[in-house]
Amino acid sequence: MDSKHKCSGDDCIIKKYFSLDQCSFEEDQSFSASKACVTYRSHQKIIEEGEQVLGLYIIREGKVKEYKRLGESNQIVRLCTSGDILGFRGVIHLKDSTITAETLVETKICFVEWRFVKRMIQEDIHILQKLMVVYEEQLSSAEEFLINNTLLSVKRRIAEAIHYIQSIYGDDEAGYIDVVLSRREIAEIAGTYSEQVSRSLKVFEDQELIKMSGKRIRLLKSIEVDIE
Amino acid sequence: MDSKHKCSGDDCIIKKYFSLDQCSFEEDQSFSASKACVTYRSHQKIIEEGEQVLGLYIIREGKVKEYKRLGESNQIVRLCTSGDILGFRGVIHLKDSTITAETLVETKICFVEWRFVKRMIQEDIHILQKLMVVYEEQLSSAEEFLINNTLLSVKRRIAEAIHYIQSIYGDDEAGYIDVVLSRREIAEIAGTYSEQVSRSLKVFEDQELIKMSGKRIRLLKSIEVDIE
DNA sequence: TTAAAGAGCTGCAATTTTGCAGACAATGAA
DNA sequence: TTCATTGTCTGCAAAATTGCAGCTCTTTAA
Repeated sequence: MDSKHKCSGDDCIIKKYFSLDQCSFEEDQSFSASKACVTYRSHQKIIEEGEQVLGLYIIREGKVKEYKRLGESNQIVRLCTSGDILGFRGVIHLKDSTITAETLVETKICFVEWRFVKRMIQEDIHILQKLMVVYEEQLSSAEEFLINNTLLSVKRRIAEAIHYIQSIYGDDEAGYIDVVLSRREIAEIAGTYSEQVSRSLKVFEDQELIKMSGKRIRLLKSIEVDIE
Repeated sequence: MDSKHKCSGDDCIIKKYFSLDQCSFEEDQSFSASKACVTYRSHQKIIEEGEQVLGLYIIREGKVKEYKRLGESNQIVRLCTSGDILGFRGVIHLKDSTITAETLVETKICFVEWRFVKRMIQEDIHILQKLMVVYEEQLSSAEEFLINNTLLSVKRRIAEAIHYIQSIYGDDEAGYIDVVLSRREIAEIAGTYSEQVSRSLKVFEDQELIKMSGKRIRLLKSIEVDIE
């Protein structure tokens, strides 16, 4: 944690996130005190699997991966960007986090304690509805991951992973996918090993489907691996 | 669809499900007309992937599998039993179903049209909260599936699948898991092929971890496959 | 009752995936 | 700059998984 500052007024991400015209909590001193915007350095953990989640984390700016651990391996379950809520698995039933959230780059996170989220939910049904939408998206995404990782070959999973990464982070000015992930991290999305990622990316490059520049990947055309 | 009947008064599953003391909709004729309890025969489809979901389906009694299709293969994403809501992926944003729901045995389903669910949600925040909990459970379960299917060996996945099936349907009086699934269906849970299920179940039986009687499986002790 | 169809079991060969090792490149700290 | 560390690429052998085939058993329908 590098720095911490108050966000209030129009700067309040909570206000923006839930599209609140007015925020009755703003005047509330204890609410204001529980709310903070924190800057995390690259590769820092925000939430840890098995630990209590203290409140709602919203990404103001940056990139984060959410993953689950199993023995030596990790499985990335979601890539997050500005505006995404982290580690959220229940306002109704609070429970320990089932995932670890870790920054991929320097990231600014806004935080609100649960007790205020609960109050907000009770006072404004739109907030609950907004959180409901978060679930809907995450559930679809989780099922998408599931079907990819169980029914596709390793090579196709890696192709899907590349498309997924691009769908979240888009391209930079030079046309490369706007994030730097290690081979291992790509493998953790596709549910395989870094060696396989090296091999497959090589094949995709030979087929002129992607272009690589260091760790950067540029998607030249949609990677369609032959349906085996 | 075999038979269709009205459920009202104390018989109303909606009332039970949402723990409503009184149900202001009961007197509403159009609501009453949109609500129905339908009996499906074994192996009938209730919801189809890609098609519009017309309302909320709650299992009054029976057993249902939810799965996704990909080419020739299916991946079961959830086994459902009495009290479970089917195919639910969004009241806020209605969209086409991402899964197929199919009965495993004769099943009684209660149905309510979306427009009434929406009204109920607006009038009673507890209903929305209850639906929120449904999401929380499904999301946890989906991530559990994901990590199993990507990080475990085929044999361990099959062991996990057996435990999962028992956790949903429990045992009958004779101590056998209270559902009959084909090898193919078990494979569709574990993300593999029916041959592997045959082979693995044989191994588990030789190790006296399970006992088989026809298609019935009795779990003798927790199947702990060596962590490879 | 019998025939046909479907489901399950098992062995085998082909294929895919894994896991390891060594070479090389990139990165960061002293 | 140099050394150490970490990450990447590639090849290879071992292991796991798949896909097929042939057989049996069960179920279904005529």
